[in-house]
Amino acid sequence: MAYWLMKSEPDAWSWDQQVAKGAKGEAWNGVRNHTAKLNLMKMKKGDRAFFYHSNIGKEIVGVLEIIREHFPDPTADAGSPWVVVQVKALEPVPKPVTLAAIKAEPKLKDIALLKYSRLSVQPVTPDEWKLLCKMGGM
DNA sequence: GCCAACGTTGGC
DNA sequence: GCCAACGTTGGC
Repeated sequence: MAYWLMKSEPDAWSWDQQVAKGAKGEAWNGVRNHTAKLNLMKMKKGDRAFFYHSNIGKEIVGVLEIIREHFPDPTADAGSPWVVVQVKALEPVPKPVTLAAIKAEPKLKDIALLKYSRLSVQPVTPDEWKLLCKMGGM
């Protein structure tokens, strides 16, 4: 199983909205960056991803499961290369992990979130995942 | 193919 | 609201 982190501004799409979608989940649409798209295409059914609130909050608030692998983004023009995956909310993070906490943790100095701060879909290593879960009270 | 201009993201 | 990082566009 692989691990990921997906960013959304809560004004545009929040964790609460994701939770409201229940087990059917929702397509993660709007990715318009090729590096992020490649990550979406690497995702397998059953993979897990952190839901990160960018801009407002700046913290990891929940865990998603990938329930359908990539397919064309219905919000993009026909024939465009953009894809989505279907994700469902798995569980909230009891103690949201803030960007400040991530920056303060030496073991996380190489995390993609800090290195490629503008990338909206990024990989998380198993070690990083384990540590972030611990920091989140899971 | 280079690079300046410009738009967007996201932290502060 | 500002600004750094970075991707994209378009002129040459």
